[in-house]
Amino acid sequence: MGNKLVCPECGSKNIVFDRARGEWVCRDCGYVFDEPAVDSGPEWRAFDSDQMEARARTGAPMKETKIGKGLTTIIDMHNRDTRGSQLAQSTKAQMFRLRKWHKRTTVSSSTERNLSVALTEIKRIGSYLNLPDGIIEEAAAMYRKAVDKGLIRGRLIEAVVAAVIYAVCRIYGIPRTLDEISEASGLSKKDIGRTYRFIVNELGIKVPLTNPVYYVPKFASALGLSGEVQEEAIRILQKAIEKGLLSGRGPTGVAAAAVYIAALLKGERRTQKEVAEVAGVTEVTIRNRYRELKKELNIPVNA
DNA sequence: AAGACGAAAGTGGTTGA
DNA sequence: TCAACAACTTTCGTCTT
Repeated sequence: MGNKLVCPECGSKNIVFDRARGEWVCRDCGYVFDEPAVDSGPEWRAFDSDQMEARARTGAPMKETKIGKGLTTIIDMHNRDTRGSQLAQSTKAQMFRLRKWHKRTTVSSSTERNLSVALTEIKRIGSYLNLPDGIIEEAAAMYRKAVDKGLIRGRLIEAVVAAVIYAVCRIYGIPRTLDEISEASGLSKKDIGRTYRFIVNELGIKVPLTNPVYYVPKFASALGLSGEVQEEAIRILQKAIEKGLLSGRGPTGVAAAAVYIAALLKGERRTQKEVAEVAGVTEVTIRNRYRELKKELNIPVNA
């Protein structure tokens, strides 16, 4: 299930959406699409689940890869009864299944149906996040385990899918943040996180801490930095790891700071704002990590 | 004028009683 | 269950390039 957009310049199907610019961009040749320049993500931010309920008007982002672009659902997504009250969790799950039945009326047994829905969703999110096939297979396998243990009951299939993908990405060192998975799945970070912890506990899976090194190539390429800078950033991170500088710190922030410093050292300066943007953290966080790294590792920056 | 820096106050999530 | 706590964000003022 690939993206249906094809680059008119080079014919590549490797088209990604640049959220910051609001454009579709060809990964291979850099071609920028005129249309559709519509951000499929929310234009608002939700700071808690109540705000999310109040502000969300749509479900998952509209995708070319979804049958009917994901808009075939007849039952609305608001999870409220006729008086406008919230539905109970169990009823929500029931409504969810009803929606699925609308889409897939042909599948037979309940676990079959569950798996079929889940696998479709795994593939959809996987392709949305550009995950390799192996990861998708692993996610599917883990999902099956969860089904076998009866962990899905009472839970949104999509939440379990998102949680499983997040876990597999971390295990295999494919840098995907909760934010990205949240965006791809249309679920809140809170829901995914909660389900993730539950699944990991119940399945007895050990998930290593995210190594900031994994984020370096991603950030560096998003900023158009050379391989030299990447190597330097990784060297910095390794020293930081040895010094135990990372405990409790968000891996993206540390990685962003390391990339920032490495770019400075190699004379490929990027502004803190630019780095902050691709890393999904604020300038302040980069500054804090930057200060710590500079101090603890005695890095001679500008001078 | 733009970027870098840091202080202060506020947020959501985790932890331990 | 609740309060303390750490990490991070937002906002804002000042300094540097």
